[in-house]
Amino acid sequence: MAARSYGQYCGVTTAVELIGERWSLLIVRDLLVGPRRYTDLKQGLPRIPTNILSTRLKELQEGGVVRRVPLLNCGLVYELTPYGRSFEPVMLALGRWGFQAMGDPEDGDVVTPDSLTMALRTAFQAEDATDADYELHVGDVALRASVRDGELRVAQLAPPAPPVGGRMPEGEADAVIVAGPGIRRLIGGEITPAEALAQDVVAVVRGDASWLDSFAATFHIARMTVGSTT
Amino acid sequence: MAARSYGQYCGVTTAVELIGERWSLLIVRDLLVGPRRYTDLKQGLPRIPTNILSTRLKELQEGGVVRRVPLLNCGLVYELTPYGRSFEPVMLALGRWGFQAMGDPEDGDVVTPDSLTMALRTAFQAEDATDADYELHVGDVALRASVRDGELRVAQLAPPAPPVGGRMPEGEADAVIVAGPGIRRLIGGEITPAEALAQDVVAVVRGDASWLDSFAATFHIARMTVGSTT
DNA sequence: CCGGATCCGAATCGATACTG
DNA sequence: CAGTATCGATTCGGATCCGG
Repeated sequence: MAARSYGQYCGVTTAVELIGERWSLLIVRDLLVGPRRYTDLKQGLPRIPTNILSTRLKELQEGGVVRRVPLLNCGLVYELTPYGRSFEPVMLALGRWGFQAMGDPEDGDVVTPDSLTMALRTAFQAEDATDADYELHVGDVALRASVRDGELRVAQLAPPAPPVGGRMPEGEADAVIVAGPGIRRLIGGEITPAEALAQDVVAVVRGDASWLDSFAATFHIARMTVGSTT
Repeated sequence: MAARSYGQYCGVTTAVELIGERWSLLIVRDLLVGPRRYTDLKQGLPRIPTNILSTRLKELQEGGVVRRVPLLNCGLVYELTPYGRSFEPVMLALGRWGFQAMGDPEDGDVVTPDSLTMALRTAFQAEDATDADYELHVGDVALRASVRDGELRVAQLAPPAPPVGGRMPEGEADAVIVAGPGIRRLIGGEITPAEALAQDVVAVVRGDASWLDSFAATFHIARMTVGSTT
């Protein structure tokens, strides 16, 4: 038996042996956004040691979760297998659960493009969604979230050097929302859009401020009390 | 910042910091079945070192996932907080995902009462369920699974020393099913109930063999190809 | 027996440096 | 760009011990 096996014949145990090592789940989270090269992953996971990153990628490949795809011209990317992609609902449920326990950011905590993208997917409520285009800025991460017919698409925008090529998703967004980490309290329903504006948690720097209402209806995670430890 | 923090402000990261340490998720899995004493957990997780068990229990308490409840007469139990209990859908989704990747058991792998109980919950399909009482034996684990009105209840039976008190859930089960680890292939839809019987993967030692059809309809995990690593 | 605490060798992780 | 090599700091695993 493998040394690190839990010694049980069980689906949960098998899952944990596949994606339960330190950093593995965050690699899968970023790959759920799209294929990534080694360097992209390293950038999106600023504190991961490079030897751990390569070890995890090898393990995930052996487990059939990730595969390595050479690019035509140069370089290569890692992408999820179909089985790896089928982890998405689990990841979203996990993100929703963890969201409830999020406090304020610690010193040094960062928000990455991929983590914010997944956070939006996590909070997306298809039933309550109305068609709209939002441009969302959190820290130096800029995203374009487009809602059409109950479907969400998120594109990552490069903050420096305004794109001169055709990278910008067709035209202007309905609203440009600039937020700090306190946006968590809006998504979590702890404060209303009006309160969020009043407390400078978010600002609508372009478009009508009422877009924040539809934003809050579209992206929402039900509040739940974290049980006391008494 | 905490040394073992991932340094990201994100729901997934928060979740992993709460339940991502080695063994933590398996402790939560067992506690989802019901409150357990320290010794119960140690028995249900045969390979966990005792210092790790107590460390994890402390961490889970600090995270608001678990709480420690003194018993009236003697001893104490650990139980999930409401927040910890809200992890159940994530656990079931994770178990379903891991189930797809389960192979044959390794040497030394065991099936515990709690893991089998959660596996039944994982595989339970309320829409396809018909009322029935099954007694299921896998290895030396014996369970009584009762389906009523699309709801599942699972009770654990003590294999030695037939219960003389009133512990036995009222009367006989409709069917007593004895299975080996190959029951995974029945639940996973790789083989039909008829094939499972023919291959001695399972046996119906009491009640009509046709109960196995309703069992297979009630407990099912859709098959999915684990992507190749090429 | 219950509920741990302590000790120690082995394995893993984290940080940095280095390479094809 | 895509890793490997190295090495000290941590953590894990196994065993033992201890107070109630």
